[in-house]
Amino acid sequence: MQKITIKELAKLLDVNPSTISRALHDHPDISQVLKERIKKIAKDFNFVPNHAAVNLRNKKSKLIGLILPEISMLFVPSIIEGVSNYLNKHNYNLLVLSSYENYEKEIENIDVCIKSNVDGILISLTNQTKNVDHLDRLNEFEIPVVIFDKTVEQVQFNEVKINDAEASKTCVDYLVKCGCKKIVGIFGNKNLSITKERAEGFQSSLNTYGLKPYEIAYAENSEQAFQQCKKLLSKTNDIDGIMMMSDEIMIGVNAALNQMSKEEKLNKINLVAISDGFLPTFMSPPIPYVHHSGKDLGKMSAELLIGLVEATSPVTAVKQLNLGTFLVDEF
Amino acid sequence: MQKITIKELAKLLDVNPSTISRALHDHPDISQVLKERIKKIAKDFNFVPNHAAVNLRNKKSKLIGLILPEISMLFVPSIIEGVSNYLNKHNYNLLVLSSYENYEKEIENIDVCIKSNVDGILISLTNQTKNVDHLDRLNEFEIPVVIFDKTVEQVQFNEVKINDAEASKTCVDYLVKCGCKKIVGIFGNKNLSITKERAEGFQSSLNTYGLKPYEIAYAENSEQAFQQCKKLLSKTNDIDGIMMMSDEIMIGVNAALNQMSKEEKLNKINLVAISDGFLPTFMSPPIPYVHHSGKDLGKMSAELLIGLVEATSPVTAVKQLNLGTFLVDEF
DNA sequence: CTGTTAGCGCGTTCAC
DNA sequence: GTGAACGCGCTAACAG
Repeated sequence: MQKITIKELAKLLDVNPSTISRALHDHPDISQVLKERIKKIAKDFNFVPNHAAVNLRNKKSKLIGLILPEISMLFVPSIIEGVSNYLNKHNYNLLVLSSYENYEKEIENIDVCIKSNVDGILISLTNQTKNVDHLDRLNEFEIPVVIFDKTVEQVQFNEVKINDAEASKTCVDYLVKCGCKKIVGIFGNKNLSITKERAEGFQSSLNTYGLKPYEIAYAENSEQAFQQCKKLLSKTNDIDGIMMMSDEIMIGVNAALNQMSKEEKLNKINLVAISDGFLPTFMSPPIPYVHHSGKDLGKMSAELLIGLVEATSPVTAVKQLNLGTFLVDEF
Repeated sequence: MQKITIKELAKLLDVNPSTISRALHDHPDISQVLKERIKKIAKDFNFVPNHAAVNLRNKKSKLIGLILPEISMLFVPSIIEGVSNYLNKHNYNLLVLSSYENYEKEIENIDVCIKSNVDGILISLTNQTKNVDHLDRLNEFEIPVVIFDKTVEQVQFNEVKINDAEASKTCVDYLVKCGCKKIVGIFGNKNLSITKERAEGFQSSLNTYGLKPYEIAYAENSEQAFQQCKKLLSKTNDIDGIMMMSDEIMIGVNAALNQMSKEEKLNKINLVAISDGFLPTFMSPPIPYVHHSGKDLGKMSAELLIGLVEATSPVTAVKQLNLGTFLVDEF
């Protein structure tokens, strides 16, 4: 079955192609009767507009680039879901690109986006990325950008993140409420602003309780978190609370604790993580977590971006959105 | 900076647009010198062909639909990575759709693909999908399809899967080698052919050792696997081996075992899972697994599909590809 | 209210 | 070896 075109429909009804086009777009000029006749036949013949033609005409690609630092199983899927969900609904397609935590690759990906004529870009930075100068080129092409989740400390771009300081505070509040005094925080890559902000939030929240971090460690992945945790615990055995800034870290820490508790008697340690919520419930025992939704984050970012893409006049004001979080500690 | 077009380049060099087009495509008619001059200036001016125009001309969309049963963190990300990687390299874009384990939604997604003029479809079926009649429509539109991973027992479509029977056999071999006699298998949704084939492989492999499954259980998600496992263990305490057919199941089983071992003394139980390999290494202790690569699976599927899409003459022969697996039990 | 015309950017056929 | 012209499918401007 070949796809029918406007031209063919026009011939069928013996009207002009543009009449068909207008009717299908509910143009006020077309009479109600004709409109319905046209719509009916279009439906009967299963008419579907040719995107390529529409895009050529409108000078739009209806394509959004999604540049991720890596495609890991942690957090990323829910972001993709949130983004693709929103975009599909608004008739946009998604070009998913991974930078493999490599700055050069990130630049290359931006290039791919430009070459692909994307209408806009959603980007989460690699942990090697120190600034966003490479995003400046996009201005020349008038391609709107939204940086989400992983960003660096700059203010000239539209951003969507979770409220990092607040999330850390919630973690600390929880641990303190559990009676913890010697609290360790384990965070991710130091380059990332989410790391800095969560670590700072951790520190300052402890201060409000008159406490200091017992130790702060950084780990780039689960394996490093595993090692860091083991090192910390073998150095001292009076740690009574650990905050973990991500699923990735949590997995490593959990494995380390389980392994060590089999080898020697450990004091009870209260845990809390910042997480999307699936894995913590299946740890043993389940780990309390400050919940943030990757899906919502993705949706929010997509929404902001599409707003920019479809703005009739160029938007200059920069928006920085923060997503709320909440504690989950009942299982 | 506006994007430059062929027409503008032509004006610049005072030649005809078609000359530019031909030179850029290495048409033999164009003289070597002109070709190089044209290529140079095209590069200098950062010429990028307009996809919409090319696609309109070629009647292609360069879009591939990827329909997933759900977007979970388990397995799906690596599939997306494998697929998108291959497609990007071959100048195709990806339309990611989730069916949310809902048959109606799956049909709807196929419709979206048709409306989006995709050149081909990669689909993994929902656990509600009982047959593939709804894929027949795609023939009318001459849209090639590859079913991967989750499929039903039919043979008229191109398929890419892991070698399920072999993977189960490897699991059983391992458990038997560990000395297990009373082996339980926990599998996924019964509708899926991967469930059937893995369960059958489990059973027949045990038979070759003169053993029978001690029990076979089915679970649709981690939570159910958790419950099933607890039920089994509370019924009897002489289970000595468990095979789990996926990460999803493994997570639930692992949580159940950990919880129960804290409440009462359990006999040693050997575990083995079929998995992509990230999570098992962070269980405590690490769980041996039969490794299959979602990335490879995705790549292989994409490769097969693109072969069909770009075939000059319609391909009628149906291919069924199987991906190999191997045991990982050293950590 | 409807038809005519033109052009988005590209690639191909035909002519020279 | 190169140019001219046309058409892919759609829509917006202009006419009537």
